[in-house]
Amino acid sequence: MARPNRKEEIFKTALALMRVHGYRNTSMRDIAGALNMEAPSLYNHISSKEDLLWQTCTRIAGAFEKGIAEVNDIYFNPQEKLGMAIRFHIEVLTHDLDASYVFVHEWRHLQSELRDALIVRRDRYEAAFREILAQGESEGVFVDSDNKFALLTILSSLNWVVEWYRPDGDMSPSQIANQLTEFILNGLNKHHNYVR
Amino acid sequence: MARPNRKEEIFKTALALMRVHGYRNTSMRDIAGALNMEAPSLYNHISSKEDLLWQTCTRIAGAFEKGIAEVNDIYFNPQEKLGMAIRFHIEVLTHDLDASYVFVHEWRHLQSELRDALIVRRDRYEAAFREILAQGESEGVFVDSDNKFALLTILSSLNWVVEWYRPDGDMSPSQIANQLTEFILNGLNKHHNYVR
DNA sequence: GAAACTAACTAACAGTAGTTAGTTTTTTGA
DNA sequence: TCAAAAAACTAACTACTGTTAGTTAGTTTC
Repeated sequence: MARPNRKEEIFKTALALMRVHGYRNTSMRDIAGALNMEAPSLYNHISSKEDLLWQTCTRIAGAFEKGIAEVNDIYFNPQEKLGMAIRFHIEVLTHDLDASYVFVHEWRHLQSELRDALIVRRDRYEAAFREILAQGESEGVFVDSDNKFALLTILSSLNWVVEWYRPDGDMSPSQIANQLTEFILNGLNKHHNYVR
Repeated sequence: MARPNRKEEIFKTALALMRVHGYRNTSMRDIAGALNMEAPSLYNHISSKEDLLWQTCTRIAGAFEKGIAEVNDIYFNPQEKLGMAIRFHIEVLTHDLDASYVFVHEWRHLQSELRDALIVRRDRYEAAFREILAQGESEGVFVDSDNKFALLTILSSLNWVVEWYRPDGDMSPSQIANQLTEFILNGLNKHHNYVR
């Protein structure tokens, strides 16, 4: 039997199952079965099913926070800032796809107390992102737009990456970040003259 | 007791609950309770819980299909086509937010047979959308991009609308469609000169 | 006014959920 | 090699799941 960190194995297996079948649809017996053990044995290593979800969510949330803080520390140009924020975001999402997928989709299944704590952190993250947009506008390099709207549109295209990204696919995380940055900054129009 | 179409009331109530708590997390007793009745009574009006989900999904899928067909029938200019496709998509999503939200998030809980049927329809819808992008490229009005990538990015920002749209908010579906179209076509850059 | 229909009810079933208690086996470390 | 610790096991519990069966009260139809 494999020695190295059984707890990590449990997390890995659980998240892989939850990504496919969802949190509620993945039972402790499913997780145990995938590890050739019985469900109660899991409790020698973890404290509860919800804790699997909670620890995953805080881990990913922490990675996002670390990323945006770094961006704001290092860069000054708004375009560069935005590009790097996108890059970090994509890196977090693609680094552990099972975990990020579960984070993006299943956080709502946490009990309200924990869920609320997560919402606070998400709002803070979004505010930092929005700050970059505001800076770009005030410096005249971004179009004047509804910040909140632009932010939601940007984050949606970033987060959707968990739906289709495959580690063995033909785009690397770095390429995805490049393309997304270009798309977000320049859009689809060739001559930038669309008027509605 | 209210006469008019109990079945509709059940769908409406069920979808409202499922939007908040998710499909698996909403029990028949929850739905019944919200209607001041007992769970078994629901079965005088509907055939199963899964049928609630299935009928909702096919209804929304049908609305999307109708929209894209209309666009391709009426318009010729790729920019106009894309704009109208976006407009229809947003209209479908916002018209019955509970239903679209459940559609976007919970279709995976259908049994595989039904789920597969839905995937086929989604792929067809995406192909029609991608066709518009391809036309725009070949006519030289859209930048040459990875079609599949551009499509995913566009659809993600459209679908994310169900996360934040509120009927009593300060943007109408039509305004959302306008802003999204502009954002997708022109991006964020003021002078369209970003190079990575 | 009897028959049929509608829509609610109670009781209950078979299955599954997460988890605990208590016990046994396996591994570790001196 | 032997005691301690870690990690597995079996049995079981309580709670809840979607659903069926059988029944009943109220309304509509002929």
